[in-house]
Amino acid sequence: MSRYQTIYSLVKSIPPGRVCTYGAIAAMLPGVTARMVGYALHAGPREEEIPWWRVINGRGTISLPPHAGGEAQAALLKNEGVTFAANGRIDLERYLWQPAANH
DNA sequence: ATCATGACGTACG
DNA sequence: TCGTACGCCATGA
Repeated sequence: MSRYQTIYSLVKSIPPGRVCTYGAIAAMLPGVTARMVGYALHAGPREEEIPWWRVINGRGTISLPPHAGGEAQAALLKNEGVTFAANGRIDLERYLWQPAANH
């Protein structure tokens, strides 16, 4: 059982057509930094159905290097209806989904 | 144990 | 708005 299970659960709760940022997820989990979220997804089990492509950075851009899957991520997001601005950024005002603290 | 690295964020110029 | 510097901390050599 990975210590990142809570991170995975949170990422799984992101609805289709929406995105979330590393920072927002980390903010939900005290003691977890944005880098940890990125690392958790990087090392995350691919067997699990984790919508990793819905996680982007605070600037609204893809953090993955294009050659390492960034292209695929952009394609997956577009496939879900997320549109990119001319400068390659996602309109966070419109697509950012904020996770509920708990409840 | 130490060093470098990284799917980030904030501060500064 | 963009690039650089630094803090953050798990991971691997």
